[in-house]
Amino acid sequence: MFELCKEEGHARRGIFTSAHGTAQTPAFMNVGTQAAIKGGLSARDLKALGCQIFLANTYHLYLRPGDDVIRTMGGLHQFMDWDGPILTDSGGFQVFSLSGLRKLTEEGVLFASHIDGARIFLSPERSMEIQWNLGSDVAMAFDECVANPSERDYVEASSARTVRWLARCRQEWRRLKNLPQSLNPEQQLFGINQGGVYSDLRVKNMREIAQLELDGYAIGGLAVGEETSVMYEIIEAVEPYMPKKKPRYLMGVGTPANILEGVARGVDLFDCVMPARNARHGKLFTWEGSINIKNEKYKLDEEPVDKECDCPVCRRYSRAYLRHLFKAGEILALRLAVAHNLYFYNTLMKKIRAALDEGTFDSFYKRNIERLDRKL
RNA sequence: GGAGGAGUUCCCGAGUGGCCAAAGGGGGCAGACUGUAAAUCUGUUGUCAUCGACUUCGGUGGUUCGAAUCCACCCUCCUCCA
Repeated sequence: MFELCKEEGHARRGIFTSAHGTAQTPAFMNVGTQAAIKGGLSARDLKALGCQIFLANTYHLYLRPGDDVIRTMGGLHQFMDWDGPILTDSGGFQVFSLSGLRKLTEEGVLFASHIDGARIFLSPERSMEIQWNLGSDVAMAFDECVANPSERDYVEASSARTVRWLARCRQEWRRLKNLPQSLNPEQQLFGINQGGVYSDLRVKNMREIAQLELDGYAIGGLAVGEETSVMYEIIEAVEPYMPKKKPRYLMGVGTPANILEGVARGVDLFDCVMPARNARHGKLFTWEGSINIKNEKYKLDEEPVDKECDCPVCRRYSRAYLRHLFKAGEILALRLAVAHNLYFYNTLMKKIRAALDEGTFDSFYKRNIERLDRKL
């Protein structure tokens, strides 16, 4: 369920509701692929960092520990001790990221497991069944995330297939959620727009899937090789055809500036591995731009990572200490860095929402868009 | 006192006449990362510099067209025997 509260230009302020509570939008969903935030944070830790929605992955949890295990353990919420909304990605991104390890047919995708090479078959129906077993609040449709740039003919055929897959997803999802043994009878289904960098294909695809009246709509297949400016153009092209009363989710995006640009173009939900992965690699986000905490210039720096930040890390530790932890290979380095970056992203969203509430999003955008993307 | 062995670029360590400014690690310095096969990957690490030039393999001499590599002596360290 989604309530659109306020608009400023294309930007939207809303409330997303699931079986496990609400989330204020625009929102960033924190990615914990294997039901864990890499870097050593528990789901409980995320609460303190302002996280509203947790994102986990169908392919990875199917392989390990297995959706049957998670179902037996009471579902994903109970398994990982997270009582808020959970969105599960369908495995469609792995069709892209593990493209060397799979074969794609109309029926579905045969993977050679990246762990042991075992044959794994994912189809729209299997993906739905796995996500049903996980008990997530939002199931994503099983799609093919196509690399950019790809040949127009291929993209056209692929996105048409993804639409056929979406119809199959919807049918199976409906069947499953009405079963009496459903872990989450209120599970929602989001469809995914594809079409590569071709605006007309994107629009055609969006018009088709909008008719299926799903619970939400995602734009997929972006930030996978194309120029950032192209990504923005695609969002602008598709946005008019996205249902106004449904949440809109820009998958896998992105940098703080990407998110601000996305909000300005009418997106409600985002997710990205970037804050967590970059943190693990020593790249930390600040309101003046990103810094590489491992750089020699921070050796004797007594300042916190970000003077404007009031996260638990910035309140207590110096850049010099964080740099030391990284150079020494301490696990604490990862924990602290990830905590800071996730807090930063969630705070960015909080500030965006506050600006929308006050009707000052435009000036917030202008004040921050340049400095957020700087590299210091 | 005697007998062996060893000293290589920041560190460890390969290299036993030219293809060696010298493998490979480590460390250092920097970069990448966008629905996570990522606590990963890439570049760089003698000096000056555009090809290229110059100085370097414990020290000093020597052999040779050419030496980290061969010879002589010296210095330092390790093991064993007195």
